[in-house]
Amino acid sequence: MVNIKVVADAAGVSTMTVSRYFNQPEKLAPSTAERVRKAVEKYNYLPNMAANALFKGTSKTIAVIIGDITNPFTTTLVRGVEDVANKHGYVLLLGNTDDQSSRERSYVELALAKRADGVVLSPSEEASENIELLLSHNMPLVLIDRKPDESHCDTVRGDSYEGGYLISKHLCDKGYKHIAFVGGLAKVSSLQDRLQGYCKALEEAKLDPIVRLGRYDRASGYELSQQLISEKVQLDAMVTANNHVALGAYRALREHGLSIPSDIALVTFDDISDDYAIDPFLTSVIQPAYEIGAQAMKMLLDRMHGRQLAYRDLVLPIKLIERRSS
Amino acid sequence: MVNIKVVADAAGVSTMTVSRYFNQPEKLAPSTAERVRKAVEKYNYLPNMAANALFKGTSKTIAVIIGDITNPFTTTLVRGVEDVANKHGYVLLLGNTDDQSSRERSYVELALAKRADGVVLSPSEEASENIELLLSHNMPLVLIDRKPDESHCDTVRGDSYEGGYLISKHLCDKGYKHIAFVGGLAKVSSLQDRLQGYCKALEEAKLDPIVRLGRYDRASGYELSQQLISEKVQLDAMVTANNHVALGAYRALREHGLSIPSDIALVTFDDISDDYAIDPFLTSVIQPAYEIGAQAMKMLLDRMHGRQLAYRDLVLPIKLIERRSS
DNA sequence: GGGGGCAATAAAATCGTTTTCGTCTTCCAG
DNA sequence: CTGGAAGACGAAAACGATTTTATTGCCCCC
Repeated sequence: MVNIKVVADAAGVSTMTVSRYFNQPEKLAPSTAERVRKAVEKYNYLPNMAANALFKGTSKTIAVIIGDITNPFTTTLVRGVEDVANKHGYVLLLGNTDDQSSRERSYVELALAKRADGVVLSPSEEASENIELLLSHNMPLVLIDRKPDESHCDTVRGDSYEGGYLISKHLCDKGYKHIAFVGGLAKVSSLQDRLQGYCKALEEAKLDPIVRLGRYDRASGYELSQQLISEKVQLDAMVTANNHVALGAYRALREHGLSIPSDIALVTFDDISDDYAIDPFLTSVIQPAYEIGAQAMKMLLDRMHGRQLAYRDLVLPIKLIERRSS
Repeated sequence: MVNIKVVADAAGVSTMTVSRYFNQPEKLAPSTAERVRKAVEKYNYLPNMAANALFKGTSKTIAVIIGDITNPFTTTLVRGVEDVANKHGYVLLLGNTDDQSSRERSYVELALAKRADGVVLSPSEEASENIELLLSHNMPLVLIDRKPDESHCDTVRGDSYEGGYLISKHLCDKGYKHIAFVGGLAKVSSLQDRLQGYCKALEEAKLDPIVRLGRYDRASGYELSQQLISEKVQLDAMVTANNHVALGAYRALREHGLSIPSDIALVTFDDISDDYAIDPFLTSVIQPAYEIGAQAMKMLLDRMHGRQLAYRDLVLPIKLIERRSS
């Protein structure tokens, strides 16, 4: 592989001068710069960033560790992170954890081993050890979407409490009386917040909460709905924890011949099918995914640049979109 | 930052022994290994992969350079790449190009500079220079989704010709007589193949092709449809180049009071709203996105491991899903 | 002609690891 | 008891850059 020495020889200069050409070009005489440029071009030379990272101690890399990039909410968020990171010369190392803390652990270790310059993490249920590990190595860190109780670090997330409240109040206002909350990981802060908002709204309407938690996937939505139906719980509306859960629930309701919204209303969080479906159907709380990502990256840059700030917890506003399912 | 020397001192051994602990643990005496283990644990030591990459010349990284991760088709594909890469100890460096060859160029250079072990690239319209650059550095490369004519490298993609043929034939069989093909980048191989399939089917049915190309986004779908309508072209069916174009077209048709499928049929490629929408509507050709990604990564591993193979062009079967829009 | 400033150089140190090669110990067969 | 092989470990070179230090020309100007 062609290295700096080869280029220097070809240009008839020392390696130093080639190094300067990339790092402080303004310090080179135009004629020398031109000679170097030609040599660089001849070999298509690109400085070895591994060597660079070793010496400079920075890899120009941000590790983004998330649950599942297959979820459109996540994708949009990652895009927000990337656009900001890019603008400042950083690239993204991407890791999907499927919300398993062991996979999360691997990626955290990798971020440390690769000397990433910072980490954007959507923490799994059991993330505290991994977070501690990052912090103990002084790795700049911003959490997104979820905020573990004990965490002493920056956070960016949507206003889950408000979301839970608004969407539940919407149902109450419409006159629904038996409203269940279905799905989601119990230990995750965003879920707890949504649930609290839900409870608050129901309390104000003097209704009894019905809660069935589980996971964030389709299967969970399906199973929990099945259970509710087979237990003959009286129901006229369901709030599901996210878009996947909603799809599972929808299937279960259909299989029991229930139609939406006439027999039962179905509303959810994070259904961004506006972007992908011809005819969006579900009433939903929408989080500003792109904005969350972009803000998280900005916050991370602040922390990376060492400004010794207090830890921030940025809560971005959400939006309720009423559609035909309620 | 704690380095191998610190750990070696703490364990009372040389740096070599610590290095062996990670790389050839079987060669260490159990008692020494245990002493090293304790020292490693004490500092939460992780070997610096930058140094490693420098010496070994491999970064355990695969660069994935794609158009837009916001498209669910892409996401699923990336997931396929990641799962295979992970299993072999590689991680993903992700780059979105928005189909701009300049952005593509930056990421290609980055992959080279970081000494990535391989590249998975979904080439932009003007990718040939970038591809040449990668190949001139002997960077293992697999193209996905699109295959530039001149390309001398491995490729994995869906069977676009067959897709174009099947979906158009479907319309012909249903008795539609005025079928337009709308949207997509003219220079991209997958579009050309789809178009050829479309032409073939229409030829067999003795119908005249109506073709309007553009870009792959929503705006393009909207504009092209507007034009068709305002030019009063006689139409009873539209084939759109991908899911985004379909959404734009749908909006245009709605605005002109046309209903689907009674006034006009609308079918598309890559509508995977099965995963995101409550009630999938569009008849569509589906590509095996996950499989394309996984196979591409496998092919890349083969090439990375130096087996001197002929270049392969893997074309995976597609599926026609009939829904209510035709 | 001497001093100051600029451009560039060579050589050496550094970053953190792996690897090559060699040394030292141990153990066993003869 | 000894010679030699095998096993465990260490010293130093190497990887490819950047940076520092000291030095050399060179030009300009007083």
